[in-house]
Amino acid sequence: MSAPRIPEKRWNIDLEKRIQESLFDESYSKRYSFDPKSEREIFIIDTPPPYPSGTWHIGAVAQYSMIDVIARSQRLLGKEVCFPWGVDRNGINIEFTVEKKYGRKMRTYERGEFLDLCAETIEPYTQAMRDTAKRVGLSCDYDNEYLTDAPDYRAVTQSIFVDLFKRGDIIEDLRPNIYDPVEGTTIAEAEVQRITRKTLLCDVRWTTEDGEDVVISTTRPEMICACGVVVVHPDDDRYSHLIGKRIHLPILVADRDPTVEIRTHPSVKMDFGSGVLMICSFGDQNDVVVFREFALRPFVAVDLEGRMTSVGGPLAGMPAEEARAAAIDILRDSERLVAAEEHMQEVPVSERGRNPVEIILLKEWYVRQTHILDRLTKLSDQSVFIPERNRQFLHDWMEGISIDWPISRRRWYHTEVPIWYSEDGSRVVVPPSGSYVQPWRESPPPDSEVLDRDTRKILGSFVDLSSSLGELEGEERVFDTWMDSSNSNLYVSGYISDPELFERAFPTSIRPQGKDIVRTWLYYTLLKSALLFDKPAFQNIWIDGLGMDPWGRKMSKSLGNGIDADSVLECGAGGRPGSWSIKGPDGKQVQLRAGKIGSECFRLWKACDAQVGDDFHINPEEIEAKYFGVLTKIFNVARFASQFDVPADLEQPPRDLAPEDRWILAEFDHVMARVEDAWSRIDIYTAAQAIKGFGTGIFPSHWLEMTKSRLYDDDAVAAWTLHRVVRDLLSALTPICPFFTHYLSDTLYSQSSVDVRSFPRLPPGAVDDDIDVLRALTPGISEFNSMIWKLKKDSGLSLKSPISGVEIPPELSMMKQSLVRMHSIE
RNA sequence: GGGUCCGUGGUCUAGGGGUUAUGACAUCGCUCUUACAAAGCGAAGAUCGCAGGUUCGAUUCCUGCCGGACCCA
Repeated sequence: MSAPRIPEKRWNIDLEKRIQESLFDESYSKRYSFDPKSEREIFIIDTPPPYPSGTWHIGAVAQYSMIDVIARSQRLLGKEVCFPWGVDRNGINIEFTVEKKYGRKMRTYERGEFLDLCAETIEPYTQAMRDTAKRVGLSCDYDNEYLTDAPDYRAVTQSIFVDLFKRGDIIEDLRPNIYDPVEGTTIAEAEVQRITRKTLLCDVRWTTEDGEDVVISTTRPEMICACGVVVVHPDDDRYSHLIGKRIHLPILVADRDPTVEIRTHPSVKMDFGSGVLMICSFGDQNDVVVFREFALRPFVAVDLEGRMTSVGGPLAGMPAEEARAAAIDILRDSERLVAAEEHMQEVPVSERGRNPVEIILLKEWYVRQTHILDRLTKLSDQSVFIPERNRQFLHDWMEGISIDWPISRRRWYHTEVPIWYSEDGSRVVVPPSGSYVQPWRESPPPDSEVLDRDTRKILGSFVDLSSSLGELEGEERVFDTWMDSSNSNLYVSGYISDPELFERAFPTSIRPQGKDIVRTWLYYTLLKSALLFDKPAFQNIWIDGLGMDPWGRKMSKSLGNGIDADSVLECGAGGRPGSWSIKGPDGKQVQLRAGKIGSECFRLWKACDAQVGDDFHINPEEIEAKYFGVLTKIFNVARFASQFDVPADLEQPPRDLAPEDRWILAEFDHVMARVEDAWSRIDIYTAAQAIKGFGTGIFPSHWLEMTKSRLYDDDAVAAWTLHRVVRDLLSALTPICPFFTHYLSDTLYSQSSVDVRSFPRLPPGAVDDDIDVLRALTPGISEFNSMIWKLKKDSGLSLKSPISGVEIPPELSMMKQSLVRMHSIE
């Protein structure tokens, strides 16, 4: 026995940061880089590339730290883990940021100049994100960082586009599209959000050809000019006599028939308004469906700027809001407005711009998807969902898909649609696989191909045919950013860049993500893999819940209930406590305070506190209160152990293990079996609970107390048991608390637990024969000890004072000596 | 309107058809005992949201309702 080799009395944030920094030396890439040629089982994690905009959401950081737990636990199980670090930098967010920063709209810039501003502006955000990633301990392969706006990444997106275009899975077509008139771009179903707001519900008097008045309720009177049909429910007796009649539009229109037919449709709600509905091209998604069913010719009522077209007659040229007001005035003046009352309505808006969207007829590029949904369901059923119930999110989304995925956007800081059109428009030029092109400012590479635009037949090489194509027109549009993100698993698995690895590593081992992006990232990735390979994209799909405020609400700027990730990770550094002022459920500011948290406590909290898939409440006070003590406890167990010499051979168990040693080893082996099984099933919660329970409970409270006197007597057998358990327990915990366990294991055993590459289990000869018999002793031991402690307490004795008249229960007689010394029984 | 999840001591949470319902934090009491007082030990604290049903028996399964969160239409 000697002085503890660990000077600190407890874990602290400055120590944590010191350890963390020390690990970013030349040893880092040896530990955490990925060897695609490894003999070990390959385990590729398709990590969600975060989007750098302002600060990284603490819920996402928490979730990401659990992805790191997955990475580290799979390494611990002996797998060759690829844990890539990618940043998603394409998209409208950074365009908005630049517009705001310079106070100038995108389209007032020269395109190349604007792209440079975006690239420059996003860099500091990217750096902040890297810093947070390192601070929370992500063991990513930072040296091989990928950026989705880099040429090599965009080349993959473009190559896949060309591939799918040639196969006919990507097509261009003129279809009604959801359109954001403010940002001037098409968006996908998945990008539409709904907000509730007040609108006027107008009851308008229409008149049939027979002169009968019919009241129709609408929130969009300006769309009357685009009305293609008026419908009633087939079972609605009130209107059966009107079916087949024509009815006059109540507002003047131009360039079209001023009457429409009255027909029936089952989608009409009989009890809404008067039960008569006008169907416009394109008021909403249901309108589009009805138009398609009735094969009606759509009227283009709104143009690309969001203004009414000439069809609108007196409303022509007005933007939607203004046209609505004008329409109401006209209806009122002509005494056709029967009533107008405020009404709460759900309005579809664009997710990024929050602008009310219009449905507009546009020629866009589409990924075909409606034909393959059944197959996609079958393929996705081959993936394991963790937790299983979250499979439902995907199924629900797929059931609702009714239109193909429009992928072209009229934006700039995105991957370009890689295509050129011949002067007569009949042929197209596409670049060779693996290249990145910008058709809006470049000519096609010489080794491009020329295809027939409609049949997609390959006509020859660009070099041979270029003179026959006339003046080429480069595509100006770009891709939906999900076109890029949905290749992430292909990119990290070596698709295009490393076919040998790809052969071995696809389907990708695991996709970890939040449940909020099932309908986008997950769905689109599965779609791509189905179209390209007819295979499921993933072996495992791990879908976590979302980080909420302390009361279970979503964190948002408008609610003022956000908690910054860095403030939690830095809480306690330099002895500075953290404090947060956030808005509580009653609208009052609530002060939260914590002395110290840091990455290890934060990770431990996330691992222990929430089952995967459940939403989790983030309360810094609670994180510290519930989990810092766990670190302190385990720290001190290790510190205690550090007083005793480590046996030269921890592999070979001593022959003469004491009964209590064999007992605790049996308990420990059971715990480790559970932990190993949990890690292999990617069940973080169960592993965390098992380690925590053993390491803070029965091991220190009972075995350690029973064994102290032997240890003080330099009993080598007791020391073997102590060190074997502490060393392996630290290894088991290392995926959750890597720096904490690194420090302790490196100090005690000169071998860091972060480097262990096979899950430690007890060697043969320790407890193998009668593990159940030994474990059956546990309740008796803990009850006996508690009984003595209570007895001494009730008698006003200190724990070390002798006690007499106590009988050791017969089943514990073999541990009598240790129990007697532990409690000073006379 | 539909989907998913949740409602268990003051707070958070585990569990799951059956003897005294898990654990943590907070509370209270005692203790500075050669790892740990930013700790240990002990104590008190819950008719498991409400109402029905299935069952010999339900907190657990089913139905309905109420409340909360998220997602979708």
